[in-house]
Amino acid sequence: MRQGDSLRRFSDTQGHPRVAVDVVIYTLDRRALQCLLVRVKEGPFAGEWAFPGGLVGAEESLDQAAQREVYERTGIGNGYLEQLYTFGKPERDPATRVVSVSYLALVSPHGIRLNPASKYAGIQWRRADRLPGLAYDHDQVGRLALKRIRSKLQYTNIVYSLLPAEFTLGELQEVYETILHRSLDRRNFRKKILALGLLKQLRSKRRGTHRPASLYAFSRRQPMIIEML
Amino acid sequence: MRQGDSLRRFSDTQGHPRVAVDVVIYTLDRRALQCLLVRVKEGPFAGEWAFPGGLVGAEESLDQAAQREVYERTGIGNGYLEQLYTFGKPERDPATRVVSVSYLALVSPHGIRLNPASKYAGIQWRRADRLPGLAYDHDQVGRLALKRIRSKLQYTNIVYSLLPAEFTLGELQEVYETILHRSLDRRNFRKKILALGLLKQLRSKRRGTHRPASLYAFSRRQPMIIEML
DNA sequence: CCAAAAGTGTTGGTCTTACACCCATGC
DNA sequence: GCATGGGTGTAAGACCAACACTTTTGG
Repeated sequence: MRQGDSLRRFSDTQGHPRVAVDVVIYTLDRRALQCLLVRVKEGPFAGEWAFPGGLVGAEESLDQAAQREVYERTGIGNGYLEQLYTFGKPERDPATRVVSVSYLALVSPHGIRLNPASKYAGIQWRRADRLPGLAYDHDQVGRLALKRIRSKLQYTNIVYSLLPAEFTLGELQEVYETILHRSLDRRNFRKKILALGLLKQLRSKRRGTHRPASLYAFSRRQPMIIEML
Repeated sequence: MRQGDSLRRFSDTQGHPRVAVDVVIYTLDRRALQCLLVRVKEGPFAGEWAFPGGLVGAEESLDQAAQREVYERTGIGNGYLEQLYTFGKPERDPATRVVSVSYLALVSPHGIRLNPASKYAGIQWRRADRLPGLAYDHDQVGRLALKRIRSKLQYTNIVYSLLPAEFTLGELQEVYETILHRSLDRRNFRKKILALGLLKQLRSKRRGTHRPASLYAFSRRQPMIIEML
């Protein structure tokens, strides 16, 4: 890195990097895992798409900053949230040095109210497995987030945060197949998932155009580590 | 948090937190997993023990800062290094706001030259499973690091970074038993580890007071993901 | 010849995977 | 009555855990 860059880039922060969070917010829609992108309004990446994020407030923890970002963009305040990784190469943002703590968030598809505010030039859901090239180092962030959710789906119960309170086993299986991108044997899936004892069977049934399916709910809607698949 | 605190605490950074790395450096000694502690010299935690760390330089990546810290303290420049987690609660350091990116490092016991420099009031190895209370939020960092290395030992080959170039299967098994804190069946261990094909058997033998043992070496000394146990 | 670590296979149990038919409902 | 998803059991193979005796060396 040339000395001139260094002087320009840090003059506004006295040599201290700024600290930001960036959040990969996933939800389910149209039988696919979707993630939220915003269009950058200013700076060298203006016009490009990126994950939403922003500077961490002076009195805010990192988790709070991430949660606030999820809330401001989607209106969801109780989703699953997990720190992913911290990116800090000096040149990752050409404008000023920014160390970015990335987060993975899962929000239930119901009750989302998208809001770009004035901060961004646009906002949209995009299929997580077909993202366009993104600003900053967000391509890397997106790959990491996808790897993490796929892996974590298999040994935790976090899928609860993508589902409504009541669901059928078929719906649950569909969520797994959607995210993992492979099909699962129905009988084995039911055996396994019921053996875990994380679900309680409800009285009621879902009536559709076919045979009614028994409804289930998670007995505990908190993150737990357990072999799901 | 009171407003007075806030003004005092951020006056020196204009509202921007400082960014530091803290490194949990592990090695093996006296048949136990040891980690490196330094004695804090200044500030509210002066006199207490903590993991070594420091501010990230203006032109340094986070990884570079962590690696530099490992090198400055131990003289080892080629160990295993992995980012752990980023801690950023506003109150974690009462003096100024510091966001700390924690790292896990593994260094081979051979060739270590401890160096507290003038930065610290002391430096020592302590058993990783018997740490005293530490400064800042480093108790939490230590617990996380221990969990991570134990878990990662089982599905990666990173143990190579704690071993010399040549070793016997007995020595390798001892490393696993030491870190995981449980004993392993010798026959099963050998079967499994050899089946992975990560080791090459050397011509030479280690001669001791007993039957000579065949020496082995890792065929690739780079981090790989693979089920070890 | 004794102590100490090295080396070596088999078996039973458990877990995982693959697989096919009938059921209940809405239209 | 037919189309659609719901519901169920079994058998074969893979994997894992438990287990004991012989070998080689140094002292």
